Amino acid sequence: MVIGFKSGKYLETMIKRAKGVTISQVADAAGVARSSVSRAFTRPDMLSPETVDRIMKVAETLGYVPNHTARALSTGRHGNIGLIVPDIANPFFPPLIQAGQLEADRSDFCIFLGNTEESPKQEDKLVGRFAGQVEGIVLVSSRLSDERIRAHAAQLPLVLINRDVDGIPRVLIDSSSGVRQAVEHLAELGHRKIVYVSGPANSWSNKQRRTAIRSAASSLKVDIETVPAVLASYTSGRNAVSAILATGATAAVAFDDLTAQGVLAGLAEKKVSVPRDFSLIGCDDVLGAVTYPALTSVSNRSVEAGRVAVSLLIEMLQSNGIRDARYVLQTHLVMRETTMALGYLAP
Amino acid sequence: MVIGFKSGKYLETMIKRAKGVTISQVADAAGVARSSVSRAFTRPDMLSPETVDRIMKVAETLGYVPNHTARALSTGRHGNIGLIVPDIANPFFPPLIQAGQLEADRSDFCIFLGNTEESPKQEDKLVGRFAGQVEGIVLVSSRLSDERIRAHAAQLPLVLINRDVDGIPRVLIDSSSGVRQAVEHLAELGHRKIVYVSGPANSWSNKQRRTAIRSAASSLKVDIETVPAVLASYTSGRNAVSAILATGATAAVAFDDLTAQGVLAGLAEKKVSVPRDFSLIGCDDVLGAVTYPALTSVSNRSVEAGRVAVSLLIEMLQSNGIRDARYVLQTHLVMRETTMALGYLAP
DNA sequence: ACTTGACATGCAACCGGTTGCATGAAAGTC
DNA sequence: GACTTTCATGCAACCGGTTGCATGTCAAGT
Repeated sequence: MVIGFKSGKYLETMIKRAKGVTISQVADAAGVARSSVSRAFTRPDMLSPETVDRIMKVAETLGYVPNHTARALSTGRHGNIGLIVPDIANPFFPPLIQAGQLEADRSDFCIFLGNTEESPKQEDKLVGRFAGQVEGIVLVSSRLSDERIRAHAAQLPLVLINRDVDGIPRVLIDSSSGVRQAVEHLAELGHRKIVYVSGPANSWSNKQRRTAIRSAASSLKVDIETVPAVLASYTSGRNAVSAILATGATAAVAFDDLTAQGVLAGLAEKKVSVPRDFSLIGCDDVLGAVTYPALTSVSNRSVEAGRVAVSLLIEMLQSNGIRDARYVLQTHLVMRETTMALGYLAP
Repeated sequence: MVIGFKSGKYLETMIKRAKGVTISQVADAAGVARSSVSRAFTRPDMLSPETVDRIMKVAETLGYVPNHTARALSTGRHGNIGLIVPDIANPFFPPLIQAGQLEADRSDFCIFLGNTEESPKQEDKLVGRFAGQVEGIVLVSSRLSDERIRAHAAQLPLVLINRDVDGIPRVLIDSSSGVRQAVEHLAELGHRKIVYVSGPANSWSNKQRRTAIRSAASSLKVDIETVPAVLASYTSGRNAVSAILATGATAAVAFDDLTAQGVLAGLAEKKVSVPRDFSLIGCDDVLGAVTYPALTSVSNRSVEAGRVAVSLLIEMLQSNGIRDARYVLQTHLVMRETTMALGYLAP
């Protein structure tokens, strides 16, 4: 009996200690009820300052940390939010994720990250898996159908980035404003014929950009020719160079920075000097200034998008309201070193 | 009274429905005890097949989904693992994260992502915040001191990537093999003085690479000089160029590809032609062939590292054992276009 | 026919907090 | 000095599952 008592009791104690101090232990040690300990942490104003003080001291010495899971169970809020992106390896997303996380941090929320590999099925699965453990989800560039998105939104607070579904809070990056500026800029520099190096045919952004370019060009009396790059990638940009030069254009706007970087490399290979002989503008500004010469590009606002989306979600969670917000983020041209006036002669 | 009953009851029902079906509702509907429903989901072999069947059908029609939080509270396991990286925007990490997540997915674990912005303080804070809600953590390129890491490892299962702390399971990408090849390659090309452009001072990889370079150089009778880049970034690489050229070296190995890319741009700016006048090698091979000229680099194995680390962690969690594993992943030189024999004359 | 054991199921305690309500003491009012 | 109000604190139910043990049933063993 004695042996049983000893080993059993000691083991239990040790396991407890390893597993963490509970509210009851603090309560006992401080000579108060469990509820008082709870309140000392959540609503100290309900207790006398001395009691709060004493409890806090005891908690401190015992190394008590409130159990997140238990709290979540009784309150129904666990302070986590999900963030689902199609492809984390695409340089467009990391800054967005980073900004979202920073914003979440400010309100003590943790981020669950999901990567769908561009697959709607995987996206659906992730939302389901997250559903039980997050208070809300931010879907970035969702590949789901409108119906699925609506269905999920009925289950839990949802905010979309770069997806425009009526009635669901969303943050949209409008690249057309920046693209228009790009064309205007080139026109001012004297370029009369411009190539648009297009991206994936089924991309919403590609459509948006192409449309914006055409409309800007026609109002500025600039010639536009489209050269397809098939994929949004360095390689396809590089491969498109011959076709670009064949058009006789003196400048190009590429679907995205990666494509533009490929074009830049292709031009260098063909001894066409940028910006002296040819002007080039990218989109999304994901490369910063890392190319040489530094690439002029259209800003992407992904950082703001991440920040705004998360803060919008948190706001919804805290006010319990389902605001039908629709934030549109304008873009603009970021001038660097790949554009120059036509026919400019170095001194 | 009637009004109170109606509104109260209905509201409650609606809230319940919105909040999710509970195990009790399923139990009532199926005419069994709550425990049976629980077992139908967790240990169906304990119940008769017919009972399981009936419960499952009822659960299905009611749309019952087990509450993750409640389960976590009683079992102590919530099926989440944390993944903490210093800088998600650094292209080295996304593929690693992606691979880790894929691996976690296979065992139905969810990933909590943390970004420390290279700050040990933030890293500490994140580990603390995660601690309550994850079963284990993978720390990638931790900037914490050995003591802090040990302290955290005492609290919960921990796996390290690119950090070598005794007694703590770790996955190491051994860049020294690749770095040695890089130096050998440069030596063969006739370079007698090489600069190492170093990275973050408290980075394990940086130490490892510097050591490997020194040892390779001394055995090959090559001169080594170190120029600090402070941060692993394009900008610091670019800023380091003057110092690099001042050493009189004819080739450089940079801490990582980003730094190398900065150096490349800096050299171009100063009209130093790569590879004709200067040879350059990066590390981590994160840029593929996107620079011009395409950067010769040391392979990184980050995908394997992410996969192995997560699978190791999950294995630890499931077997409850704390294996002192130490996986080392070898690297090799990836030759591209930024190296050339010294004094080579173009035909 | 009676015991034995295997098996299916239910009961109730437990995980670690939160929270509405009750209680009792101190302070304020007339 | 009796009566209300205010405030700090405790009690106990609850969140939604899991799990050790008890109970009941039915078939096999003798």
